[in-house]
Amino acid sequence: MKGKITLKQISKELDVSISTVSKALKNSTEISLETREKVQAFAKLYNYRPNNIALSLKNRKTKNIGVIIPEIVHHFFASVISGIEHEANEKGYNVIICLSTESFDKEVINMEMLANGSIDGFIISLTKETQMLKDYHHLQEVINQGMPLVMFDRIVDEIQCDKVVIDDKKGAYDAVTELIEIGCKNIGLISTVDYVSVGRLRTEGFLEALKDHNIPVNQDAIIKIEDIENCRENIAPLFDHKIDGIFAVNEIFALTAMNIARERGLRIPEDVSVIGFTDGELSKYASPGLTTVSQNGLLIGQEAARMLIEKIEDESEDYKTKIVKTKLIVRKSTKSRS
Amino acid sequence: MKGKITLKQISKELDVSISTVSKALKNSTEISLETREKVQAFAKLYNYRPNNIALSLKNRKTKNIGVIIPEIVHHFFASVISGIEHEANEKGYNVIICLSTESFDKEVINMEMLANGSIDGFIISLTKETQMLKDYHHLQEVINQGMPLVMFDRIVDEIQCDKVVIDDKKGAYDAVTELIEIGCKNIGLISTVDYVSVGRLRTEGFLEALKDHNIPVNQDAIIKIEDIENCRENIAPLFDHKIDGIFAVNEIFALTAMNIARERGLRIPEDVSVIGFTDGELSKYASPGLTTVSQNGLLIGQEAARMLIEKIEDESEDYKTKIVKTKLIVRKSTKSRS
DNA sequence: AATTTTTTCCCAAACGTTTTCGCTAGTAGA
DNA sequence: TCTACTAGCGAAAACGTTTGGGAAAAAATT
Repeated sequence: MKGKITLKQISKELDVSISTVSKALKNSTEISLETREKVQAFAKLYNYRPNNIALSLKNRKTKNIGVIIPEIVHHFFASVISGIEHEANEKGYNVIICLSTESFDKEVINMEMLANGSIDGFIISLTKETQMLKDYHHLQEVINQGMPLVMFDRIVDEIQCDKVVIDDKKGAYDAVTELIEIGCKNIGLISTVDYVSVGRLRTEGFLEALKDHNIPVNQDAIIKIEDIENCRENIAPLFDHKIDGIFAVNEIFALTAMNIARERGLRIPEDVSVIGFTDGELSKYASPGLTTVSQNGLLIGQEAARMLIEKIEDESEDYKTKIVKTKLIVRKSTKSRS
Repeated sequence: MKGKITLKQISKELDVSISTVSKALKNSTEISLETREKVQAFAKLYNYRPNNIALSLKNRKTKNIGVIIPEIVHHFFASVISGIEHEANEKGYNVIICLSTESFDKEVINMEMLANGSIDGFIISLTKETQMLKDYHHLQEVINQGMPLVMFDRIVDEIQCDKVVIDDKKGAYDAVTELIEIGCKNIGLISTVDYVSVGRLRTEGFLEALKDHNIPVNQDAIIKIEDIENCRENIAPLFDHKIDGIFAVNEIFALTAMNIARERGLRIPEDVSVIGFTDGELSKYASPGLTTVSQNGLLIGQEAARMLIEKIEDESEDYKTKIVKTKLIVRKSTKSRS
């Protein structure tokens, strides 16, 4: 019993035409009840299922959606995928994942690969390299082909399409405001380099919060990190300044800062309050628990999938940008309000 | 410029037959140089790419591999995916991900969905429910259909197929031995319920290590947890016993135990040494860093993909089980050897 | 009995490829 | 002038499905 059975094989066995079999399986009244029952019984016996590929070719719909992300070993992206998969599955779609591993070339190659008929639409978060190069021809190309595209998290304004983001600036603003309100006077920032959109926006939020509270900016207390691998060396100098609060744009930066602080004999939160971004496992299980700006990856994924599937099935032409709310999760790494 | 161009359209534009276009694009000498150049230029201009679906139908090869895992928001599974994707991409395959979310039914549905022509082979890690129910008909079915299948991590012996696992028992044995050798006398175990294969095996390793070192087993210091969500309540009673060492079968159990210990005024590692399993982000960034048995998810994924693709392309008939080595990563949650 | 209607089924096209085979001219050899 | 060969191209089948348009046979109507 090797390989799946096809309509043709059934038709040969039962000595009817292929179309008769097809219609019989759809229970079409065009076919006599007798024939229908015979065919259906036979199909059931041999566990017939229509071939998806043939259906895709015929219908020009694959019921697949392509997702391209820089990295998957990353709580945020994993949770987005989870949200996408959940929503897609409910609507009868499968999810094809490609990792760009932060490489522009891989992003382009993967897109071209998938664009040749394998999927009905894209969900993508750009690589840092793409954001740096500002080369979006591959995105424009699939859009021109009439393939729906939804961007999330790392987006670019130059491309017209549906987008799902969080309000990075406001999330940062709220976090820094919290630090100010619990009494921090010298707040350090640990961010990424500016061409990464989320890093830039969070930095803006940081600066705006300081400005609105009339706190002067200390440029020496602003650190912009390119490579997460050796962030430790970049962060350490921050503690040469007298800081009592830190806002970091991700969990790793925040936890690394906390560890360095502890090594230097500083207590958290008594001496230094720390707030991170992205409410992942690390924040939850850190000790003390990390106060953090939560970005709901699951919801972002669901929303992106929902928007994409709507575009796929309705072909409407208006592009929306959905902003998913952030929320400050207060744990023990910040002093409590008095 | 909507939609992709097809051979048919090119042939119509240039007033040659479809077959001529196809051959010209393949640079076949059967076609005159002049025609070839004309066709190739036209194809390039319109950015022609063969339709993957049509190719799949023709070649009866999709160049897709299906991956079914219980969960993706989980460092281990995410890193396995990463390994699979890497290897697959290199060999020209795409990866379709389905999440079973620990539900037997979803596992079955997803498998049937993908088995109908969408993919060339499966990589799967079973849900706990499947392991509990011991219902493997869906696995056997795809194998009978002649579709290659590779299982990893949560496997079952009853099914004949390629497998990739770590030596859970030995990993646990080594960890517990380490605890014993650094002087622990009362070692607690935090495991999962027994029907989860990895939990059972790690429990076995724990017991064997104790036995080999002539340490009596204290049943009260063995905790088996069903639901990770409220593991805190289950773990707390462990500290009513005088324990000086803990072996936990995953990171979350270990970190939760560490947090509870600290709340009870116990110092780590002076009073209690803790070892976890799965070297993820949590272990690395915990404080103190968690000593842990590392299972290299990336390698497991790569190995699984490699085995699967070999089966897909070579159709050999012998089933292998690949054991990926674990390694004890010593950090600060265990006393140092004196 | 002749005509119409209904039932029941089959044919063929289409989706986009690849590939085998066959056809038509033209050229070379005899 | 005939045969043989080659260059260059096209037709058609195949992958597995759906579906509109018929066609033949059966049943109903006149």
